[in-house]
Amino acid sequence: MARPRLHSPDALLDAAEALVVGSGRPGLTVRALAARAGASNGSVYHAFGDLETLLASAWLRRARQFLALLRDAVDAELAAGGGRRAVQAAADSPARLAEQDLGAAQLLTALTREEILAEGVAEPVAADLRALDRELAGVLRTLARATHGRADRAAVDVVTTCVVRLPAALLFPEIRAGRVRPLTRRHLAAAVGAVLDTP
Amino acid sequence: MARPRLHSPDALLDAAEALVVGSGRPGLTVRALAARAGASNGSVYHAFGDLETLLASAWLRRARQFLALLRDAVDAELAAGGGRRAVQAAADSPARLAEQDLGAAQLLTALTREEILAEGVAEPVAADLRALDRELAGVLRTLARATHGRADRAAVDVVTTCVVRLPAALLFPEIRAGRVRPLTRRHLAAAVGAVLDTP
DNA sequence: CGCGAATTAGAGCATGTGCTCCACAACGGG
DNA sequence: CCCGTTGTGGAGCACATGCTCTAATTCGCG
Repeated sequence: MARPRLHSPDALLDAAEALVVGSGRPGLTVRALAARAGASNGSVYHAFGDLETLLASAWLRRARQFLALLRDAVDAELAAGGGRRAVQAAADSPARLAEQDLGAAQLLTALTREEILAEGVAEPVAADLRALDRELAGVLRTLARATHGRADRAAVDVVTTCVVRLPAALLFPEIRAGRVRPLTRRHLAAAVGAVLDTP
Repeated sequence: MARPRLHSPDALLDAAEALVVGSGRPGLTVRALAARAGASNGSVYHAFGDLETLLASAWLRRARQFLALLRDAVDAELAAGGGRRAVQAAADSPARLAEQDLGAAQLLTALTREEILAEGVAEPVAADLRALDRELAGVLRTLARATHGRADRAAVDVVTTCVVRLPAALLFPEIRAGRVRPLTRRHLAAAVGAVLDTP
């Protein structure tokens, strides 16, 4: 019925990922992307409409991968008993993602929220972004219930510190550098435990 | 001997600071800066040579302010006895800077290292940047000696986690939002204690 | 009252960016 | 074998940015 694709959308996302991991958001330009993927400007716009949407798609692909990993870890530990252990596992999951797919982890650590949630993201992708945000919020509420017995603002906030902010501080720099040291993971576990115990 | 300045360099730095705090590094453009300071393009370049150098100068001004605060806190706690308490105080000092000068703290949290250490920084300022880096490294070694009895790579690394990475994770988002909650400072203290105790 | 020096003003240049647009190529169905 | 559909290539546009350059301005000094 039509001409077959020469460049799959995933290949474009791969190229975008490599550029962003290498030089951050500023490294992702239409020309650099087209050159890296061996495609033309026209193909990029035909596939994704605009750059913001392409970037959001690249991020979304990896964020889904990460959330699946996170969910599995949380579910397993939750079934095995400890809410505390579940929070620990959740906090450690960026390190596990880095072990099994360093590129994915590096992309997620290379972008800030504002860089992804730019105004111009086209609608189907923007909706997926919001849905994924809600999914993560759900996991955080589950963990809050498991550790505090409630999921109010304060409890969720403590869990967010443990699962989002602390890993970002300790793990992300090492993920960007390409290697997460075991000592750092122990530091993280200790910090998470201490925050959970803070009255 | 000459025409007096209409816009002091400090006024330009103030304008740059406001722009960066408001919209990050991308918000700082020559035109936006000139408009905000009521100056002209020419004055900006006459005073600072180029934008990178101006940005580095703005950052340096606040970084010095911060380092002075940090040193005072560390020296006081060190004299009072505890190396442990000194690390706690050092970790908490971004919060104290935010209390006494929110704008300064917000500027320091609004920029990444790569944004400041761009290639183009002119030489006198670049040298100051390096000097300040060495000063901070010296403080970290002092703290390492006070807590571990030695200042090797491993000890300094633990202290760096406590004094740089943990505060960045817990305090910076709240500084950007404009308010640091007491609970967050307690979380930080707890996390620092836990990391110091990790074998 | 000139004169040199420091500062200002702002037009203008080169470059890099996202994006548009349209001619063209490759496929399957009639 | 043409034709509609889908994808490709790439020239080119509009715009924003950092920066340069020159003429004008305003001071102190002799």
